[in-house]
Amino acid sequence: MLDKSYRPQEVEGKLYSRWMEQDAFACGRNESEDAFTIVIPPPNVTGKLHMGHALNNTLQDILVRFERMRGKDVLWQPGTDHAGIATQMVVERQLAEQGITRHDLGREAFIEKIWEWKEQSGGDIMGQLHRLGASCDWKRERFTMDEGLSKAVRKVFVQLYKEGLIYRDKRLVNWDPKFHTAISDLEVEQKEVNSHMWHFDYPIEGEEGRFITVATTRPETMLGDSGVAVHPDDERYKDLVGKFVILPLVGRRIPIVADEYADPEQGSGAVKITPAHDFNDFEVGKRANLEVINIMDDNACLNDTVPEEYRGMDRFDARKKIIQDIEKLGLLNKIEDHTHTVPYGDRSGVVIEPYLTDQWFADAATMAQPAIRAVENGSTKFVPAKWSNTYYDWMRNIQPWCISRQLWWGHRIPAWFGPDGFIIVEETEEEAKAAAFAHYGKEVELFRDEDVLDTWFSSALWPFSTLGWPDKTPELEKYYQTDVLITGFDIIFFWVARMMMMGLHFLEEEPPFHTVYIHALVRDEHGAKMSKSKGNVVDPLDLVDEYGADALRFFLSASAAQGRDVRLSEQRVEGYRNFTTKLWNAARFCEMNECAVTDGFDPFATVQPVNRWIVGEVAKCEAAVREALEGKRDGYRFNDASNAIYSFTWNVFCDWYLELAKIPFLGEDEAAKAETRATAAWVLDQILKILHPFMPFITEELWGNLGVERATDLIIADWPIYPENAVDAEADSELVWLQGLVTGIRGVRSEMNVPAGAKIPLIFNEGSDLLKGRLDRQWNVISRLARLESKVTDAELPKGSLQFVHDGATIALPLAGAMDLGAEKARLQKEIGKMGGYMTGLNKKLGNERFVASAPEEVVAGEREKLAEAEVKLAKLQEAADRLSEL
RNA sequence: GGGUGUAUAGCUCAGUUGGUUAGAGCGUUGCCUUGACAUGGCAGAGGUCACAAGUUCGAAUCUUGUUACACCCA
Repeated sequence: MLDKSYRPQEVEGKLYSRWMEQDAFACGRNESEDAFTIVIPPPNVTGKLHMGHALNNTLQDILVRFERMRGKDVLWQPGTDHAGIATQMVVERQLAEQGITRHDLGREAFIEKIWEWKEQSGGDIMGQLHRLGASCDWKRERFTMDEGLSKAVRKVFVQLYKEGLIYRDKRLVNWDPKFHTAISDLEVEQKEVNSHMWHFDYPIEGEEGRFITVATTRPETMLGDSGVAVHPDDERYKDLVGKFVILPLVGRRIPIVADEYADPEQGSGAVKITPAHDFNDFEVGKRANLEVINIMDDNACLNDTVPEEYRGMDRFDARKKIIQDIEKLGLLNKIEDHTHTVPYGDRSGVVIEPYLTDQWFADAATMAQPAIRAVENGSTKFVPAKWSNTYYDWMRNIQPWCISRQLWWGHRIPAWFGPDGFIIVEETEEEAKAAAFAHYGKEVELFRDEDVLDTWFSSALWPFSTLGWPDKTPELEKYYQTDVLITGFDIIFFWVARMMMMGLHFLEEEPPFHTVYIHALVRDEHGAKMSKSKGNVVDPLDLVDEYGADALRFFLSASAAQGRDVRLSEQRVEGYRNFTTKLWNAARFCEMNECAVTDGFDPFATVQPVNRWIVGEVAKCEAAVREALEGKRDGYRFNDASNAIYSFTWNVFCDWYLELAKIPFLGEDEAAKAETRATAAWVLDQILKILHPFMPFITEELWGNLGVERATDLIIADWPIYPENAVDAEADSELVWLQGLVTGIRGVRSEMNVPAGAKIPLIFNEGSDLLKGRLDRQWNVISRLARLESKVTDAELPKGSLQFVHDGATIALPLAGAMDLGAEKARLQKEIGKMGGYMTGLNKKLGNERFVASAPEEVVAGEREKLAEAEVKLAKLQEAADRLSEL
């Protein structure tokens, strides 16, 4: 016997271990040719599970469990990425507690420390996914720094280099002065800052007393100025173009050049040009052939190219001093308040410096072309489709991708330099040496590049490196192309775009997935983004502890409507916990009534209308869930799928079927009882199956505890397939009628304050023979559900009856003296009024010739039918009202 | 500044190609400890579908504009 309520805490861990023990999550478990593959968006190895992960992985698990039950060979590939900066930070912080830096340890020892850390506490998040029920193939777990994946990285780098798609260049990059590394554009956060615009007067050479005023938000960079630009059409400065200014504080003679970059409307219209410290200035400098003067070091302190008194100063201290010094010279023209955007490192939080360094770049513009085409021609589809625009916009304006990082943790770039700086790129040192020998004709000393690759470089290979590429493994053969990538919009650029480029380039132009499902952001209950600084972060595991993993999963799935963010509502999670209780109790009820799965029972060959009906309802529900999860139409619709099984279970099975089943259960018709028991047990099994992808734990627990020997655990049981003609129209119509009748009687009873317990008689008039037949057949049920004591058909109506019209029949409930005549009259009048309004609308529509002429026939016919029914109903209501008035 | 969304019941949201008397959950009101379940049951109230114009026989749904909010990019 099942306990009185379901206790997830006692069940979830146990079931998860059992699934693991039987290798239920493993790919290759069955021989199906039909594979279904999802690669997990590898979380950062330092990461902890947050709501976004919970949503992301719940959706993946739903699809994975669904397709697994459908008999596909399912691979859900798990793993983590090595998160260059984040991981290095974590371990450096630990070292700092002991008062040492990574430099004290040296590169090798430091990397060893990181590996130690990774073994101990890295990848906690993978364990946290167990709590959610994620059925990843854990034996295949991968890490971007694994040997196999590193081999893939080396191969890709070397090949792209040799194809000219990776090159070394000296360019301005986003420099993080805290971490001493280049970072990508995407890792830079632009923030609005209230600051100032400083106007400096630069003296014109050879024209005593004449100045040109330049405006800047970054005074400290003036030490690196190598020109002043004005707009070619700017009349104010036309005569100055070609002349020189003497740069104050420095004394350098720098040219005034014409360039359209100078905006006559902005500031003074003249702009100082610092090619080494501003992306726009760099371009201007190139056009005008200006000197590129780097005035900073790795820490963003001023270097030796500046006058002595500024050397070694921090950039912000230097700013203050320069403003003072300019003012002392009488060259500070004015200071204006000014709001502008300042780049910050998203990890370090410090102001990013445009900095001139040697870096490795990938030719993203070239690699983007096939990736753009793949989405244009539909080889890869975004769901919701609007995200393809975001993807296009970025891909069509893509910048060279800076792939080198000045870190220690990551894939070291397989490039060596010869004594004269000649670059050799090979997968191994041996090959590099051989190449060097071939180049130099003798053995020379080689220096390996110190830098590592951007973490996203290895993540970009994830869909095939995890399958064993570059080796031609059976897994690669079977599971690539993967099916759907489920991820958040925030990494479309970081990751999705890059996987597309790499997959298309290295896997014979086959994109890594046919569908990219972009899910929403999980916000707090007020709609604000969750963030540590706001303190509104909700830990999904707390919710799992309190309500069970199934409730949280179901909440996330039911909330995952395309294109809309998810607002976390603990109340709703609680509501889905209540749903698990409801299901549990329904199962208990079945158990108490000896409903057992019966050998040889054919659910589609039952006799009782109620059973024929519910079986059809099961089929409708399954179709709705399946279509929503197959994703063939309108992408994946998790909320529709969730709602379909939810309302079937609660509103159809529990609210109606089980209530209806109580009659045969309590009755003496043994055949009906047996059939209903078998049907109820069967329906419950179908619910467990259909619900399993969403609520794996409670369904598995029930599956195993209903007193039946099961061939397999539910997780690998077969998804149901029903016959085409599962819905019996006649039974369907009968039960819909029955429910309408019962609801109608309950309604008037309640409205007219008939005591809930009172049993009253029923008079059923003017009903067709079909309806009378149903009334007879279903009388036991109807009388119980509507609390009726007797029935007569086509009888004289006693004075003082409650009356309503249902499906062409007049239903009367005689209450004799017990009823409030006035209230009943008012109620009927209200009904009549409502009907009248409804019919006015219909009449107007049907009276409109153009409607009749241009609307599709079935629509017109439908409206006519509605009107005819309404007319009958109105007439009967009117009669009912008249009868009351006669009193 | 450019772009993309969103606006439907008190709250949170569904509403698939234009044809419903516009739905759900929560909340709320009344009744009910009826033999699975009070983490429950039954019944009800509650909406000018942001605003304006247009297309159409017909608009929550399509178009344009306005307003508000959100996000992305510069």
